[in-house]
Amino acid sequence: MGKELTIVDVARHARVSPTTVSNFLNGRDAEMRPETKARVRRSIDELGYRPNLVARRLRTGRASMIGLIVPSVANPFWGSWARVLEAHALDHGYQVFLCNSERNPGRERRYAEELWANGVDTVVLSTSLPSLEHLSEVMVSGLRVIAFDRESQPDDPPTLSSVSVDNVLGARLATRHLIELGHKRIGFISGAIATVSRRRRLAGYREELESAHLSYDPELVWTDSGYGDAESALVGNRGMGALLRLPQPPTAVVTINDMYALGACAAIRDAGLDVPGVSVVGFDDVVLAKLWSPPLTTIHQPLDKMAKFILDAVCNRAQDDEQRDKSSVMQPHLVIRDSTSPPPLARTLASSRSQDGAGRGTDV
Amino acid sequence: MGKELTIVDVARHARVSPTTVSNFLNGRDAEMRPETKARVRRSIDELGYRPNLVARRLRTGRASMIGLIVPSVANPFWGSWARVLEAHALDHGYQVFLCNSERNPGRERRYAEELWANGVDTVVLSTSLPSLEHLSEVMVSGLRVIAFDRESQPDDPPTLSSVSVDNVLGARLATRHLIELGHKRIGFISGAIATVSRRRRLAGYREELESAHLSYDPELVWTDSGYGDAESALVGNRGMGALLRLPQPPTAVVTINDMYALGACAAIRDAGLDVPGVSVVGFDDVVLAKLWSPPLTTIHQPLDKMAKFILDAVCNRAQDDEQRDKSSVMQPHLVIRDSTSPPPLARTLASSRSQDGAGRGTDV
DNA sequence: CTGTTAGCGCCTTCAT
DNA sequence: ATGAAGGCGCTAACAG
Repeated sequence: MGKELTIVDVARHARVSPTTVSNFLNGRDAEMRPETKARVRRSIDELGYRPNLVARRLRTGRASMIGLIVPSVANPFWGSWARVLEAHALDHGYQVFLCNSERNPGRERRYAEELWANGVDTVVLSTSLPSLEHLSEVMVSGLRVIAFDRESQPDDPPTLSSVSVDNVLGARLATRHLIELGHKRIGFISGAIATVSRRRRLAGYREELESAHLSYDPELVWTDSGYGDAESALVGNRGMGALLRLPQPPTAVVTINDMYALGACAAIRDAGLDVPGVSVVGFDDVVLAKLWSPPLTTIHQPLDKMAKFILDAVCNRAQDDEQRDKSSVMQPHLVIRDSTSPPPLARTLASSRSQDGAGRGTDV
Repeated sequence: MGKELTIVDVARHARVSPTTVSNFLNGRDAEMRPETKARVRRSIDELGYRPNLVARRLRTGRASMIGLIVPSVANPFWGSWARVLEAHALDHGYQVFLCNSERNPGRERRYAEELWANGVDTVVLSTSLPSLEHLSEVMVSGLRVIAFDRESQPDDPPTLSSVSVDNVLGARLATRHLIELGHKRIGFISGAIATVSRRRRLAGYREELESAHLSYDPELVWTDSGYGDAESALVGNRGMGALLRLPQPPTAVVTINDMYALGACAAIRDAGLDVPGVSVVGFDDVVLAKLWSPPLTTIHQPLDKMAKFILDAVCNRAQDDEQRDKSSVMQPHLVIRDSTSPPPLARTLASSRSQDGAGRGTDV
């Protein structure tokens, strides 16, 4: 590992001064004699020189890296999000530093500080926690945080930006779809309602129910105690199992994300029923959703657009730091696939008209 | 963002010299007067000082970070692997820098160089590509690479270490299980056989078949042209579809990884059959495997043990650089779940005795 | 036991 | 159009 090459070696080789090499490296080559320029270039790749980014960073202050904190890349949704953001970042000359926090404030804080200490000056925080207290210290130091999947809150620090889908709308779309199909008893499955986005999804579900004059029945809302990021499918599975064991089980269910939905599907089959005999709608539209059988109806998040927004923000930083649209809420949309269908007629009748034992009725 | 604090500020505040602070920070506090030590400590957290890691890195050479290159975290297996390695790394005071290469040598190279330029001196390469040519330059510079999921090859550079499961064995276990259940026509599904591990898995499948005196039928081996890392399930789906359309379709199938297996399951259902009516065995044992319905029989990889091996290697670097066991191949094991069962009797008879149109036979 | 000193590799005024 | 000099924040000899 014989001694890294430095800018001085290149300079010597090219018979110029270090400054010239530096100028060349940093695009300050407008008024440079073409011949010199060529010589420098040649020396650089003849020697196989690569600038030491650490030194550069120390000198110039901060790095061209952005941090990304997610709950857990073991969950395909976060994995995809990481991929998308990385792709955009690379296009803009940024690297992304990926961290898994399990939504643990302590770890988030540790990561944020580590990132900051490493010269990373902006981090995309994707854990949706309502409070950002634990990061306030690093934020006043200068770390810029952009929240993902966390609609901005009344008392957020002014330096915080955010990108998110309209979660209320998403949940409403999901619920409405089920209502329009004729479902009356619609369940809701989630892990701990302890993030901004989950709260809002639950709110959307409830609002839509009420605006359709269906009563909101807490019994139909199954909620776990943990976040269940790594094993969401398992949690969804348990939740659906519980809902199915109710005296009057739901005929359809909205879940907080696709992995929960997949777990729910499995529970339905395990109970001897089938999907869409019991309808399921997910949230996120992960790749697996369309490959599932039956393919999962879900709410799509425009990850690509969101990543683009973030990179715009990262790049146009210095110029108009003042009130540019720092936050953005995007439109999710419903993707209808085969995991949803009208409720079985018999059951619909049975639950709408109280007494109707033999009501197998006409098959429309 | 008022000017970062430096070691000098702390020194002034504690009325000691910068060196003392540095000594304290780096554990050279054995022979330090307790009183001084306490004063330094107090100043540090009173001021909220955090050392600038970039400067430290420039000074000391390299960083306490390890790079991890995987095909794509959008694939749950790689996501889990990243999580596991990160957890171990954190325990040892290392951060993990995660990169997605799509198994593209160009990107791998770019990442490796970037990592190296950033002071990262060891990278865990998880892309299994047979050739490491594209990294040879950075490797002679001093970058240490540890291959994951890539059993060491005859002409590997001597500085390369590796950890992997015994892929031949894994595939043999999978195939043998199916053979023992009574299957005679066993398919094999994979993306491009262009990685070391895939080659070996295919070899294992073939060996086991032959050692059971079942002929190896190329028609039953379905192989895609791409790697299909991000959408493996889709590829597996196509593959199984094709196999099922054969004049004499297989009654069971071994797949290169769990996502392919899940896709295959979907294809089986779409064809109006069911699992384990047609048996499927995967590879990797991702979380989803046990949540699937039916739960997937698969080959488990001991990720935890592998991560531990890597961190041992990373930590015990300097001391015995000479011939320590630099490479390790671990034992995978078969996890039997419900996606495999004996072949339907009728079909078995039909395919073993040539003529037997009406052989619906006794139902055991 | 603690302080002084000299860089790590690069960028950036300021001269030339 | 190019060069010389100083310093980013930290560590590690080496003195005292």
